[in-house]
Amino acid sequence: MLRHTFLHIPGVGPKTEQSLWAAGLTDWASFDDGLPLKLTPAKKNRIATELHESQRQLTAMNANYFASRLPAGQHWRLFNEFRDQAAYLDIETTGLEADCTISTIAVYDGSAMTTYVNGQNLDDFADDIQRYKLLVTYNGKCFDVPVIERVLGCRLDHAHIDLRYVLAGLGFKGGLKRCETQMGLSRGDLADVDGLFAVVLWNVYLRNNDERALETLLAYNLQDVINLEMIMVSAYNLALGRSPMAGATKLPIPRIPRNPHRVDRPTVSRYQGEVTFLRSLQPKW
DNA sequence: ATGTCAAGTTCCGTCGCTCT
DNA sequence: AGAGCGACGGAACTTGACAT
Repeated sequence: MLRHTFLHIPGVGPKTEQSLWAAGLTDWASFDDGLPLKLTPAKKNRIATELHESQRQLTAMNANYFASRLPAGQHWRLFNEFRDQAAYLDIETTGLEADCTISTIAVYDGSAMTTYVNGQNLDDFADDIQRYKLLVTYNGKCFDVPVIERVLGCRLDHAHIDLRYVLAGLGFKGGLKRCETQMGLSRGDLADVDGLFAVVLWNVYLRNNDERALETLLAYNLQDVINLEMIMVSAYNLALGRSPMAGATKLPIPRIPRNPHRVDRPTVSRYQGEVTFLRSLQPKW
């Protein structure tokens, strides 16, 4: 979809892009300043120059060039071109307070899955994530990335598709879990585990050295990133279908890989009451 | 060459959302 | 609590078409 995009060009907004598409100018290669467009020669010239630069940046696989020029709700357009270098990312923390710390991080790249645990291998994350050019998260621009940068003291200046804004643009709102339900994704054994439960599981692990709690937490954290790939592909196909490029090839829905971590249901049942109690104490901002 | 107008873009401030 | 963004409305600015 990136090669059909003109929105990243300064001076080109949604209206101009729509009118370019309507004139049959649907990709960079078909742009020809001899076309009968309602644009001045100066503007045609500027667009041609910008497209030449865009082609150069795409050849160099510079995802950030496009991410920084597109609004967050349109970052899905990068996905097909940079999918091979994408990491689906999610963190769990000790809460939402300004001084909270990270308990675990899960990363999935479409084949490899990695988890990072505070007190074990958390410090490996900062180096490992540099292997990727594109991050895919849900609300990661506001939460995951700022928290990682504060806690680990590193910079994550990757191109970043934050599905929160992409999904909102497609009409899916109300948080990740609700979006998953709306898109027909089921969580199975993890249906009643959420972010607050993850906080409790981490505390149980620390308090009792309970490996089942940690295992359940990792299962939850990893399932989030596994689902992110499915949601990303579905969102890409939906957004493409609503664009004038609706006839373009849709991406196949990826198969869901097996989660190597297992939910311990007795642990979930045991702490459900504690989570319900904590939820009742949660301030309504 | 100059003035006017419309359309499109950009910028600013405010508010609500979402994450654990 | 705090971050980044979209939505929204309003204002300023740019650009191009057209008339004088």
